Amino acid sequence: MSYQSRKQKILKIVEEQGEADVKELAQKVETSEITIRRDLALMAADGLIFRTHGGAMKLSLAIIPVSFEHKISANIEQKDYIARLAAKEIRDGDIIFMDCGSTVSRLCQFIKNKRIKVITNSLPVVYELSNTEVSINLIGGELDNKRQAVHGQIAVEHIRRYQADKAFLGVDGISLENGLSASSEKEAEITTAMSSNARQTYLLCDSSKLGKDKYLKFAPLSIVDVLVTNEVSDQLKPYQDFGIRILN
Amino acid sequence: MSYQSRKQKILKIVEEQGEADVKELAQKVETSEITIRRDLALMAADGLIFRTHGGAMKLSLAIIPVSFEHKISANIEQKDYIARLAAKEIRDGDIIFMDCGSTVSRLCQFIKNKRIKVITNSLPVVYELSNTEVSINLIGGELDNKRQAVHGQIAVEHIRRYQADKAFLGVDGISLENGLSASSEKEAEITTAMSSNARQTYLLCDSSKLGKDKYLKFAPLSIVDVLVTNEVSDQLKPYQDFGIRILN
DNA sequence: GAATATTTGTTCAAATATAATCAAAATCAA
DNA sequence: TTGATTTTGATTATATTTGAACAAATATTC
Repeated sequence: MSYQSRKQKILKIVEEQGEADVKELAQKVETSEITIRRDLALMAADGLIFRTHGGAMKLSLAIIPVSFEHKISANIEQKDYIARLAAKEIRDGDIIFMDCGSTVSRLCQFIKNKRIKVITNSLPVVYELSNTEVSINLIGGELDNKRQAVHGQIAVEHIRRYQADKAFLGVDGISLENGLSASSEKEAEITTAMSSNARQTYLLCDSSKLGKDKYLKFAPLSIVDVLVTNEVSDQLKPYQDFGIRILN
Repeated sequence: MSYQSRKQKILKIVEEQGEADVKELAQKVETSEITIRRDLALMAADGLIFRTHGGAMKLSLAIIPVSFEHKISANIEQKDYIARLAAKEIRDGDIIFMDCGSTVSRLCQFIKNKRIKVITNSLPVVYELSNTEVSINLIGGELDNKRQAVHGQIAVEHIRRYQADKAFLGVDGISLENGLSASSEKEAEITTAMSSNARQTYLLCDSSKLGKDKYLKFAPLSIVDVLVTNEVSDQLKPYQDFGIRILN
């Protein structure tokens, strides 16, 4: 059987069912899986179907929802508590940086009516703040699909062109001994750049991250001006002694 | 037996069965396979059948129906037609610019499986291409809420840092006398910048925009390398004479 | 986040189809 | 009939398609 006729059969199945996996197509078209894969690759290159891992979908169904939620879903109340505290610090007219931390993105809901300019590398932040009172400056560069954020050299250069009043940043770990740490080099780079181009650096940090170290130590404690957290224990005292303002 | 009578038999078999392979035809027509091949080549050249590897298909079966799904609006269908043509021009490994034109954004659905880098200022494009095989470079700058796109000086500078293979652009009007025109200065600025930093400029332009002028004339016809359109009339001839490749 | 299971990309060899070349057969004109 | 022309078939070389095996990439599971 020729590619042409297999193509027609595959197309028909995929259009009727919406999606189909390779095994199923191989059975129905009566050929091997490898041949189906090759056909699907050709058809996808022609824009006839959307190739998925393990099969194919019709184009109209191939809208992949951004799965950012699951990361946020952990500790929502804590994050919202922190975000609310941080939002109170923002004044109309402020120019602020927001990075792609999950706590930082919870800030959006509380600032939609503020007359401020937000400079951000985070797509979820952009989506949530677009068509609000907030004016948005999007940081350009390579998009990291997993994090739904822009990273890289170009992004850092973009940040350096701006001077902001406040930076609202997230980290993966913070400790007295090792300062700020992250599990992604690219995120750390952005965080550092934002911090150094803002008059005041706010670190949004839930209790699970306090006293923790991640593999990449990227900045000393001294870059932090304000630590916003839900933690209330005297674990915070040393940070305060260090000169960091605590908001909780 | 003459070619004429074999032709009739072959045509009858292919029409009845939808498809047939060379071996089968050779048996039924009582001739050698090589003769069948020669006949099929002639018939295919005359557009009587569709030649496949190993045989032949009925033409109507070999053509992909324009739209399998419920009829979408005629306007969308036109744009999708243009977008599909444009998508076929894109090769794996290409670096392409996409602006915030409405036809341009219809391109997304057809290129999700391509291994390319897309540099764009359009949020809908980013949204539709994120989590696909396409690698995205987001142009930074001020976000225009109404257009869901990034504009301005910073954006233009961002574009200037990149050299792309192809630019896929939309306009609001194009005419022989006045070249390209737009209704937004900011969009025009982006379009111009993308065009001058791409080796080839593809203009995606439905028939309603051909021969029309909008208030802002911003670029001469000469920046266009390829005009992709659904228009088929000889209205296109002058553009072709001008040296523009027409894709329709 | 690490370990496991799937899926995919790649390479290779076998099967199949096509193209090219040339000789044989059929057709046609005198 | 003869010779020229066209068509057909056989043979060989080339190209394409296919499937198998394995390494790499990607989901999935806990």
